[in-house]
Amino acid sequence: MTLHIYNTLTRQKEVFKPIEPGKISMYVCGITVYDYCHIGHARVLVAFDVITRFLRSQGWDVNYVRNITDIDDKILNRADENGELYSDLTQRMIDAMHEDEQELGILPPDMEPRATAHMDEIITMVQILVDNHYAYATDNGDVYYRVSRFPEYGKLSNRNPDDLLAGARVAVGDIKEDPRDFALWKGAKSGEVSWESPWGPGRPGWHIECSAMSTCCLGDTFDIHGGGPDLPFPHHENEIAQSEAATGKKYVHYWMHAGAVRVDDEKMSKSLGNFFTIREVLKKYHPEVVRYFLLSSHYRSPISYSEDNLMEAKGGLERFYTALRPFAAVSAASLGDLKGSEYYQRFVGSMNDDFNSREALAVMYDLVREINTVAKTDIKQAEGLVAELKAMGAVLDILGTDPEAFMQGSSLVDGANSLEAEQIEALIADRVAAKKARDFSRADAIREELLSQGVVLEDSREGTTWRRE
RNA sequence: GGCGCGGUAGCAAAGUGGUAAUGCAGUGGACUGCAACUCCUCCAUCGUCGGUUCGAUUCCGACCCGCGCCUCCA
Repeated sequence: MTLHIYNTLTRQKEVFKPIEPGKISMYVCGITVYDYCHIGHARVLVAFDVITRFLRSQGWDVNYVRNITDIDDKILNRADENGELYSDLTQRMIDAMHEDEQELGILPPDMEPRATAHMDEIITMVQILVDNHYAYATDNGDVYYRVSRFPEYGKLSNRNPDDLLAGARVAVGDIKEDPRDFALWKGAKSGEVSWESPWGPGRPGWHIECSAMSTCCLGDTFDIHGGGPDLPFPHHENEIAQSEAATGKKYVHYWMHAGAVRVDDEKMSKSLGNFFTIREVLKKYHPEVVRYFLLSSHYRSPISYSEDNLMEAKGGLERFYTALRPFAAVSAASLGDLKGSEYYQRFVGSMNDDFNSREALAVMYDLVREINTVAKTDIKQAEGLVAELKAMGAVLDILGTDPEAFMQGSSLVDGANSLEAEQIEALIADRVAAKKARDFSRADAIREELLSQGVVLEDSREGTTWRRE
């Protein structure tokens, strides 16, 4: 089956053609580590995690690089506010980010380069640009990219360079030749952290670190470059300008951008201050609910973070886990054994179509219905289908929780005022006794009491099970 | 103003030139001591107006509405 990817550069879905057969080199813009990661970050992280997992499941040899930007004005400002060393701040935030990723089931990238560990490559690239007149140094030790020298500027974000000129902000006393020019290197003011360079002590501008790190990890040209919704302009546009001017080669074949996370119809962003950190959200919702929520829309569509939508995600997962509950012992099928399965074919087809995870989930729900139907008459066959469902879940890294644990514990926090499992079990035992004595009013009273505590009982031939609403 | 994305059932969300997946909620039924779960059933003329076509939600145009980028933000 053919892989199709929507390419921001061409604004259309394209057949994916790797540079090297069977291999995919992918660079995703990671986090600038000056604060905790929010749900918007989580979306990008989860999207590319699922993309990587799926591609690998189909036999692609993926080399996944995601950088950490650990030097930047915002980092310095925040460290200053906190009265701590910038490197202490970034290390703290990197540790926190790794914790968040682990909670959400995000695999580490193959390489996680840090800007401060690649100063030599950054300076070398700036030097090349200066040597080729694509950049110029100013008296204060800054170095700027000369946008007018790069005629293709604007090709990713579909902007006309002249319009950009008209719209560009011109700061008073600007030392740039052209308002569109952007900083490659910023000369240090006294007391600021700095690195030695041919232009004096300073630090890199925002965009150059990604050009330098992607090139040194993946080469001058690589397959996929990804990132968040606000990166095409100016960040990725500038990366193209820097890299293609420095190497003379095409920088990236496929550009991929995730959609925005919204709150109350507005983009969640640092500048609006309407963001929710991952750790904050995980106090309210099971990690798998968050992951499922992010997968229940196409990665490029905008999604709304809201209580309703998260609860809906929980409800959707419960349908899966309800079906899986009697089959906890069944393990996932190996994908190689599923080649002939119609469900698996559809699942792969959906994911190959620009990673349509929502459609892939719809296939899994169809499978759930068949499992529930078949389970009534043919356990053996049902087990086969369950193994298949778990295999698909594993590709997306969902459905890996013990079903019983998920059903009984997926409602976090309300834990404070709710019953302990032992109390619930005790009440169930009372109710079983009441039922045996055919004292149904007592049995119903117990059920009602538990329900009022958010606990739902389910009787079956095998006995009574419970779950939290 | 420039560039781009989107408007599909109560909500969420896929998709297709031949009258529309899936999940939650809702309807009716089977099952159940009663429920829950499960299964079956029902529930949308796909923003508006034109055009192309034998036929459009799907293609084209106009319009209305929402959103994003254009400045730091994933």
